[in-house]
Amino acid sequence: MPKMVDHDAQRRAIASAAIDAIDEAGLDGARLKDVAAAAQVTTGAVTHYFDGKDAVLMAAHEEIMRRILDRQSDPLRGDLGEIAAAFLPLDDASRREWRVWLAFCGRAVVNEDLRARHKAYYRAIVERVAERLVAAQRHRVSMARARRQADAVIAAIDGVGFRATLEPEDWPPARQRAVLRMLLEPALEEDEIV
Amino acid sequence: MPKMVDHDAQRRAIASAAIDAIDEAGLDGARLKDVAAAAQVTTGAVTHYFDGKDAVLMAAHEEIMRRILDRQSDPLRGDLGEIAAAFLPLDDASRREWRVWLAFCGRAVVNEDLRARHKAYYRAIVERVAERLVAAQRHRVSMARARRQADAVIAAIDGVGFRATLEPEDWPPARQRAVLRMLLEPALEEDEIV
Amino acid sequence: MPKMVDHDAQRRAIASAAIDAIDEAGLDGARLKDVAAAAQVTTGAVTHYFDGKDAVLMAAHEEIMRRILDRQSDPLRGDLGEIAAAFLPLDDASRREWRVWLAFCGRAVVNEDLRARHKAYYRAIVERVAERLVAAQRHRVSMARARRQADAVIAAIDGVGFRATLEPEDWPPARQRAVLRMLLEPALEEDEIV
Amino acid sequence: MPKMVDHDAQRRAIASAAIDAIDEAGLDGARLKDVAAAAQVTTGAVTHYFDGKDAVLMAAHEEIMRRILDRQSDPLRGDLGEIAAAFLPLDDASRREWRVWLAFCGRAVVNEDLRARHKAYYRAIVERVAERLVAAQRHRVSMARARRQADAVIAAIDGVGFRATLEPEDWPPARQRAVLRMLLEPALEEDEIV
DNA sequence: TATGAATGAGCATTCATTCAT
DNA sequence: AATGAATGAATGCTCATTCAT
Repeated sequence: MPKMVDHDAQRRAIASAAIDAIDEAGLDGARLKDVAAAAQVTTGAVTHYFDGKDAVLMAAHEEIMRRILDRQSDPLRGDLGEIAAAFLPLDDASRREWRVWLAFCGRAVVNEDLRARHKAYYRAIVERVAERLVAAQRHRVSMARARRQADAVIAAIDGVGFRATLEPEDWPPARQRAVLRMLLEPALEEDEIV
Repeated sequence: MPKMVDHDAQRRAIASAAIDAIDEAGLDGARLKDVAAAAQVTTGAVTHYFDGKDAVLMAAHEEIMRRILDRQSDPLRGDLGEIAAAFLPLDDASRREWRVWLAFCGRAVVNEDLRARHKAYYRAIVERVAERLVAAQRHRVSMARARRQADAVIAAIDGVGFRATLEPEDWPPARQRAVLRMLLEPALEEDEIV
Repeated sequence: MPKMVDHDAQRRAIASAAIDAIDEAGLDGARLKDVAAAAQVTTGAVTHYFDGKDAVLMAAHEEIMRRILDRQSDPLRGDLGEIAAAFLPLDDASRREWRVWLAFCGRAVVNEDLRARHKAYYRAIVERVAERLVAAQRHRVSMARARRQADAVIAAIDGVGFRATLEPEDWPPARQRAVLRMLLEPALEEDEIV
Repeated sequence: MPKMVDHDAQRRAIASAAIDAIDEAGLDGARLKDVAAAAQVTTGAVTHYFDGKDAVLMAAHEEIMRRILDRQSDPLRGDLGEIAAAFLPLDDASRREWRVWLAFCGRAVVNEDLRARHKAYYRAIVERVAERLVAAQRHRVSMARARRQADAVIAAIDGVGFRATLEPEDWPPARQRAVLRMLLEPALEEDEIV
């Protein structure tokens, strides 16, 4: 019998290693060798589990998306401000996620496949936030309207998180929260959400 | 007698060509050969005007930043909504700018130099928007407060423009404006700006 | 108690699988993985029975040679034309043998070992054909002369088979036989063989 | 002005170097590095003139074909025996051509493109030999019949040359000529060619 | 000033081989 | 006996850079 290996676990481990490598050197700067080193295997092992560099990168993208979604697991707890804040780059882990995610966005611009995955990911985010908005508002609101509100909420988060990611030293959590609140509070209070 | 050449004009032409190449193939996919081809010169000519690929890319970044700032040249004309909208990717030209700019952001994540330039650029934007906000509000407002308002305005623009850039077919101008207005109108009307 | 396995049978099965893989992808294109897949085992099993890829290839060569020789098992039946024709690539099986054999010849050019085996194989063929020629001719003929006749017969077969192998669609059996007859009939009829 | 280089001459030089490398190490054993070294350039220079290894190999094939055809430039001089002999591997140069050509044949078995080129090459050879046969025979003979004769002549040459290439030490020129004559003399004398 | 030939380091990728189970 | 995970050397290829003209 051959050595028993959890194939999926290995793939996830390599994908995570790829995220580290990307955070270190960027999407293009990350060499397969770096990914392998971060996963403490050889390049041969990486290509044993993936078809090539592109496949590794896509797995890393998948993993990043999963992490970001998981970060906001309980959609009904806390007020909207807290929930929105859960998406912001407030600690080291989430800052890393934002950096890598931004790197992927930069490439998605010219990569059809990546753009499609990105879009699917946003669809899921919108759905989740919209559901939360429906649940949070006292008076009934249609999903259609909730989705439009979600677009606004997500845009605010992205705008703040984006800037905080590229100017981390100038955008501590307090500043991020303040700007986010400035944008969302008046917009949502009329619906009595906040 | 040597051929007379406008050195700066050539540099700008190459930087513009680089933008085209980046929009076509991405920041990493764009080869010096592609830049040269887009500028209708040879690679030798490119390296004649620039120290290397990095220098070309930095010039392209500079050019992109200049274009984006120029787009909002008269800070006193129009209401805030129109001014903010002037930054959004509403037509082909601005969409291209956003794409290339996003590509640079993706790399700025791991490029100290690029990040520094990015920061300087945002400082200029903030200043400009803050001045506009001071001028637009009836009652006197401090520049400090105006800058905080500007942070919010810029975050809203970035959040919307960012999404519209990666999902262009789903984010026509009307949808972008609607979400932007949703975020900015209530936030600013208490200050009687909009 | 260990699983009982016919060692030699497994080796032959793998050698046959190698022939299939070579016919599919060429001598260089055939990977050990392909050989293993064709034999419905894993690469580990292949290396269990053979010292390495070279050994597998040599076994395949041996097998191909054996098949070609076996094709003309009864040297006394039929006239020379029929016997010669038995070597030609007239059906799918023999065409496959020619293809793989030709692939080995292409490598024999730079492979001492392969060339030695090739030579030994031709010696056997010459002997067999020469014996047949001695038996077929009414008047007594020396083996020395018969061997020279055999050289001619074999050259004719090779020349025709070679071309038919590379242009299979243009060289149906009838054309092959016609050209072979054109070369051998006059040469041999003076010895009353044909 | 850039360094002036005869592009085609460089391509031919590299193709010739490739032939040397192939003769040395085989079609698969020949690395781009070897080709470059034989041409006294770097691998970069090779890929500057060719799209890749395959293109280099195809150019080498072209060159080999050209050399073989050129070897028999004047179709009207000498008797058929001499002309046929001109194709045989009688000296070092022609032996080398046969070796490399045989290597290509070994790969043509699984390479559609190579097989097509091979076929076109044989068509040219057949045409040339057929014309020679028409001219050599006293009584008029149709091109159709001459082509069939050419098939036989070429098969005889291939069969002899093929064997001589793989057993060079046992097949000196005299033996090659003897067997070729044995096959062609009786076949052609009835047409009063020889 | 401008060309484009040439370089060569760096990369992903392939694959025979090894070995723990 | 047989598996298949893992290795790592080998190689084709890309491309920024250099430089003779």
